[in-house]
Amino acid sequence: MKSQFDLHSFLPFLMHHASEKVSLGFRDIYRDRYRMTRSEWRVLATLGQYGALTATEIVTHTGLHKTKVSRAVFSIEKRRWLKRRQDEKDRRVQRLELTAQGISAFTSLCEAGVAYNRKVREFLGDDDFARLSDLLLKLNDL
Amino acid sequence: MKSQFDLHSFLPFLMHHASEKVSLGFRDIYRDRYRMTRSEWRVLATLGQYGALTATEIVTHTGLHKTKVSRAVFSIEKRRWLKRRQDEKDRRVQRLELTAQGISAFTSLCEAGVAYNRKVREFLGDDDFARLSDLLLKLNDL
DNA sequence: TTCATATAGTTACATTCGTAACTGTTGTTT
DNA sequence: AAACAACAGTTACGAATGTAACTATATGAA
Repeated sequence: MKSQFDLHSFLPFLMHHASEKVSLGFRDIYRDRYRMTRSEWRVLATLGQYGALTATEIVTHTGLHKTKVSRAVFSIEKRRWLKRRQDEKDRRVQRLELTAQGISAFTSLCEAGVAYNRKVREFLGDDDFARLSDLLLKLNDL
Repeated sequence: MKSQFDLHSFLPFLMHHASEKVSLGFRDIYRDRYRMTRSEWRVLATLGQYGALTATEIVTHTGLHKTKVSRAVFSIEKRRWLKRRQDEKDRRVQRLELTAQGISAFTSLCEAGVAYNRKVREFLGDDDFARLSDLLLKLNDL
């Protein structure tokens, strides 16, 4: 089947290429501005958007591995961007919540995110952008 | 701009999610079958498809970082799946070419790749699959 | 020629990552 | 209650990664 195979029309290859392109473009922003990793940015964004969550809830929201979340939480805590609060009912669980500084960093990155998203949407055009988003969502159920 | 920001419609997030889903599905195959990393699979596939190439040419084809290529080539060489040949004109350059064993591994993974691609295409439907491929290609020029 | 610059590819080092094992707590079974 | 499984989250360790420095060769200019 070698002859049927073309690397450049192979979906995992195409997806990864495009994803790197799009992700790294935004990564430069949070990396240069705050020296954050992608995991950290994702945890920050999730907490910023949904308010107080447990680490496990962050895992289900982001799809990140729990060790990544654990490390990202630790690192964000070191910046004093979040505080932990023991759950009274279940002492295994910690409620994680952004501090004022954390919220402020999140807000600043949101602006950049909205601008970046707009840049990509203008590049693709509104229709293609919407189509792409739909298709990507659909792939989650693969 | 926090209110305008929705993580789940943020393109870098969507792309990365979908890409992981699609890439990891196929990664299981070459990982379980040959204990290969993604870089190694990509280098193998590139050499399989284009024949003898230099490391630098592989970099331009795949977009992989040159250290990744260097390490992947070394590792594939250890399996005796490729041989190096010094370029006579420029002794900095090495021509890389798959051995019979390398070609055979590539062929076997191609079959799996074609099958995997078909699975995804059937999931999305032919039209959406084609649309998605086009959109991903378009993003390369971002 | 000699010096500087550019290129192909590798290596060193520090960081990040994934897997698996671990700690501590809760829930369930007997 | 005692024993055991299930779960939240962390840590240890080896593998993979990115950046930068490096070796070796080629090219171009003075």
